[in-house]
Amino acid sequence: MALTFTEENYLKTIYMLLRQDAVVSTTALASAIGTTPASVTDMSGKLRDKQLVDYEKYQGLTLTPQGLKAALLIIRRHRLWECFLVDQLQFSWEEVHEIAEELEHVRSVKLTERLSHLLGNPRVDPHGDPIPDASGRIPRTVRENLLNVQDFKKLEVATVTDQSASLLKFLDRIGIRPGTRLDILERHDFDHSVEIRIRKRAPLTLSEQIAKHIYVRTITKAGGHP
Amino acid sequence: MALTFTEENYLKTIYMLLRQDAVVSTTALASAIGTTPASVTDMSGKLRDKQLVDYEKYQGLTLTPQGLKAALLIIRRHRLWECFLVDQLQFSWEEVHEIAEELEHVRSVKLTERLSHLLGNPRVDPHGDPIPDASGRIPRTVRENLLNVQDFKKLEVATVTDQSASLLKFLDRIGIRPGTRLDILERHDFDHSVEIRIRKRAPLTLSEQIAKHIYVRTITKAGGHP
DNA sequence: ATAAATATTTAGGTTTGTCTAAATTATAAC
DNA sequence: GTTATAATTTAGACAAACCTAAATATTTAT
Ligand SMILES: [Mn+2]
Ligand SMILES: [Mn+2]
Ligand SMILES: [Mn+2]
Ligand SMILES: [Mn+2]
Repeated sequence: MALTFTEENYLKTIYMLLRQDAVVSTTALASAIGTTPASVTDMSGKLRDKQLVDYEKYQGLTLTPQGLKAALLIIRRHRLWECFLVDQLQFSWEEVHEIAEELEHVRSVKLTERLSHLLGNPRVDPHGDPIPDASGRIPRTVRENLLNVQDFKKLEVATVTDQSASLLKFLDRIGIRPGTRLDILERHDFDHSVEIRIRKRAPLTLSEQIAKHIYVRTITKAGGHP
Repeated sequence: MALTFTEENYLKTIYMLLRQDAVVSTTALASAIGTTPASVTDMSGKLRDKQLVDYEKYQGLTLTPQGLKAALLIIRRHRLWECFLVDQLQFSWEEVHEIAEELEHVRSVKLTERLSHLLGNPRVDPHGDPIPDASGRIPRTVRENLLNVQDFKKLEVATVTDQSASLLKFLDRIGIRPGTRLDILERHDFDHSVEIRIRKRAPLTLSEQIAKHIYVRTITKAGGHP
């Protein structure tokens, strides 16, 4: 049964929210999609009928195996198109999310796989997010939030999880993008800000609101993207 | 006022049909879109309210200047994506129409113009159809139907106007695509078939049903695409 | 444990684009 | 010129996706 545009957006969003919590609430989903809780309740029933989500009244949503696979294939297309826009069309990383939101809905396996091949079968998108493979498998990545990571030295930016153009543009200007190496100098308890140093440059202070969107890994071998 | 997916398809189809006739009838449009005359009547009113078409009850449709420009920009995107699929992703010409039908609806001027640049600002798509420029201008091309063309010698295939995969595949196999040079050997009155020769190869007979989709130009200078 | 606050669902309605069936207008045939 | 045929429009209905307002359930606070 073919999915509609809207159903695809619901599945993708549910997947995103499930990375934070075990189940997704009606309200959280409504606010993420930009609709009302009442509409979400409506759609939840439809997605359950199509066996894409598990949903019981007042119990929130999770993805079924089918729903999960569908979500991962949408995300695969989204992230491949983001790579295409940056690598082939010289877009900057803050511009690509919006356009990829539309391109991701073009469902052609042949197109997706040839696009992947053209790009050299990339493993991560321009924001450092992993790209699921053609059957929807995604590597479980070890990355920790800049606010919580235990190690302070030899860190590398893995992912930036916010897609707003303004934040991405700001981070770009101060030199933070996937692959950037940095050390934590200090954490301040009073406002949870983080002081960091990128290579030999002057120290920078990142507010909690910014730092919470930055995920890092500790550099083990040669570094670079997974 | 942003156009919906459906409105874009209507405008594009109206443009296509207007190449044949001065006005488009409700029935012709319905059959081209794959819907009912009743639905077309409905949509015609909406498009008129948006000043995209001229439409009076029982009088058929034409495009307004605004509608024409919108149609040409959709066609620009369609044909550029077809080029991309063939040139960059090694699709064959009979596969690309269907996928381009979806990609054409992604409306981003920046995307369209960068895509065009990536492809070397092509003037024609893989089927030989001209690509409108960024402001919707399209060169008026001199091409005549294989069934009517006066000259018999030194012809070159300009365009193949059918998009069905089966016909395109067949033409590909017998060596007919935009740029192919051929001569007409004879026209048969009894069934309107056309006997042609491609370069030094054995003569071929094309039925009226096939020939009517083939447009040619007479080779003046060095040939090649316009 | 009860009350207050919050989350969720239900009910009823709107818009977009579609359909079928019936009514009307236009065109073709005699 | 009337009649038959074909094209087109109107009327009424439906599914998808959304909304607001009201009702109900759950959670939190006292
Ligand atoms: Mn994105
Ligand atoms: Mn991304
Ligand atoms: Mn096409
Ligand atoms: Mn084409």
